Amino acid sequence: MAGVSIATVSRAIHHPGKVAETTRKKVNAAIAKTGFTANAMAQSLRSKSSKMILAMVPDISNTFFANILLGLEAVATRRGYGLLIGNTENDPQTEATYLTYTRSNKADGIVLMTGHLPFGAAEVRQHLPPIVAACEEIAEGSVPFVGVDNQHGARTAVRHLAELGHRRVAYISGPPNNILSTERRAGYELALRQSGLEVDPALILDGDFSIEGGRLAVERLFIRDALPTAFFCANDDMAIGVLLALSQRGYNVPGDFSVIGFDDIPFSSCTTPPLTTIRQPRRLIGEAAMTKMLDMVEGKPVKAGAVILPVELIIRGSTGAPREIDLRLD
Amino acid sequence: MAGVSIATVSRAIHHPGKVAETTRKKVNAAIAKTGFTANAMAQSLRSKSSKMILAMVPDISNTFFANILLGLEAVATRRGYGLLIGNTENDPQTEATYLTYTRSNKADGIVLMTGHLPFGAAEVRQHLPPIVAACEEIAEGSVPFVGVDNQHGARTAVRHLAELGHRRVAYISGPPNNILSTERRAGYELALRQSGLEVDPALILDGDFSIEGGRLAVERLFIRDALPTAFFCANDDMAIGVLLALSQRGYNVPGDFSVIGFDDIPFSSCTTPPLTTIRQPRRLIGEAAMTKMLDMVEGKPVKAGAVILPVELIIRGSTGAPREIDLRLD
DNA sequence: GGAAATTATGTAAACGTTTTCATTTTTGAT
DNA sequence: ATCAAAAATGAAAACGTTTACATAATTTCC
Repeated sequence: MAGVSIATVSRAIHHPGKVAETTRKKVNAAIAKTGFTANAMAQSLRSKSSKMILAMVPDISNTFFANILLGLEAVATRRGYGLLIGNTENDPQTEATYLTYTRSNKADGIVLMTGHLPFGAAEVRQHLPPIVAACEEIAEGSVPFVGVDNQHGARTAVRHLAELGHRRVAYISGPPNNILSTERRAGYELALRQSGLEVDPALILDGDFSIEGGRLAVERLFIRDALPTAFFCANDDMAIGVLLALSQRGYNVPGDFSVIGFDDIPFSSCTTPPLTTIRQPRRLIGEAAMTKMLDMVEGKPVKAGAVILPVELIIRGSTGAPREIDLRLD
Repeated sequence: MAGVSIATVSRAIHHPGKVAETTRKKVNAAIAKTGFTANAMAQSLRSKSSKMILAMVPDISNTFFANILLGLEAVATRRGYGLLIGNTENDPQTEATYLTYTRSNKADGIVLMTGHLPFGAAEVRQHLPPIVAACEEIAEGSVPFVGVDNQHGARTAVRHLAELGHRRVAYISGPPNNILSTERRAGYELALRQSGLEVDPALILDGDFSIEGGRLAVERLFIRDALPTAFFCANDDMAIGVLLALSQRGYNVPGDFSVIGFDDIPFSSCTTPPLTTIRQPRRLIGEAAMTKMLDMVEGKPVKAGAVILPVELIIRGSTGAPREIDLRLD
């Protein structure tokens, strides 16, 4: 090292004001020459902060989450933090493992996209780390939330169908207990009632947010006799499945049936016909969630309560007026 | 603490054999009661290993990479490591920042999916961390590689078209300097020659691996007069773009044109018609890459050279025999 | 020019582990 | 019972920082 104490080096780096101009230069020169890089582990040990945020997500390969991650990563790096990803597949064991990341100081906070507190969080409730929920609000406790107004989005979607003249609209739900499923269903029912239509339980089917789930829902509907003229799907993947099933059965969209999704994933504009949907500002959600997270971690004043970002109805080719004649199918 | 020295606790945890049955039980009881969790930062500081692997990728939201990440994450957690993600957007500055993660001991190694060494790697060449390249081989240096035989995959794709009877096959490339572009092009040309067809430079167009890029390539082709009867696209996204452009112009696939992609991303089976493509075992690539990485990090003997996983031709609906009559379009 | 105030630097403790080495306890053979 | 060998434990150093405190150097002001 070049002529100065180890404490001074630390100060030269972190509190340049506290150190004389000349010595600071000497220090910087030495750093440049030796290629010195501070040992982050020692820093973390001393400062009790790892400058890492853990994102827990059920499935990284899901385009929807991937886009949120993009937003999370962007503001994390901008503010000098790193992003750790935890792919949980909703496995309690995995969740519990990742939860220990904060207890062991590997991460300073957790952004949850799983819709529930990680397994094992109950026991340690008192010393829970900073947590923010993105996309899926968390029922238990009062975890800060960043996302959209799902009920409002669903209402917009269904109102759009009603305005086109549809009177029988099916709702293809996600998993029954999922909060997104229920909120969007509430919006669906509200829009129906506001349009003077009645809610027919036979037109409400559980799915699982997957393409295959959408497909199956259509098959189940066709087995019964009461058909809708339009489908409101709780997410785009299922809407795509519906589109596929319909086209396979030889129907035309939007001629025979209208289909609307939720999320506006990138591929939505590439289906045949392109999918009408409710767009969520995914990247913004990620950015807002990470901003809130880091504010909490750094002890900045963070306003309590949820951050609700606006959704947008994207009208493409999969919705249109229903046929005049009521379809009767064998 | 319950009756025993701090050193013994450490041993009870990491070397249970070195500690007496009875004391081990006491220690475990105390751990359970206090909810003790070891401080990972102190462990890393002491052991000089953070048990973290950094994955550098140009774009997490790209389905292709997201699936690789899934594989990486799976074996990382299985072996007690965490996955850090670095979204670089090919920005040298960002790459350089992430490179310091290993120098500062935040990560033990780097899995590169960027196709090139991170910016700044040249200067520190001597003390480069363990690196493995996934998907895109790295030209400079001799970085262990895990991926597929792109040339072979391309050859398989184009041979499939040739066997269907196509004599004029266009190649929609990725960015010109990209290694995937050039390897797949080599396979394309080889298959052509092996089928007794000649390579027409007018049928080779640069794209950018995006849907829009595929679309534009079609437009550019239609401006000229020499049309192909089939399109081999360097990835599925561009193939989807081609499909879209073709359908927009009113053509039928595979009636008027055949289209084949590369990768087999999840949506490939959802296009109209479903896309014929070359499947890469993405998850396996991720798993193999992480396995190699951790073996390197842990000093296990790792066989040098590349791990090449097999690709598979997935025949769906977008390829068929060409029309007998040569199309002449205005 | 000297005391007081200010600024710059150095010293050393602390963060929580792991591990070497030394010491104590146990075991087993005589 | 005794002693040697083996097994279990403890003491303390080390990992590389940051920071409170003490000290040294500089400036300011009369």
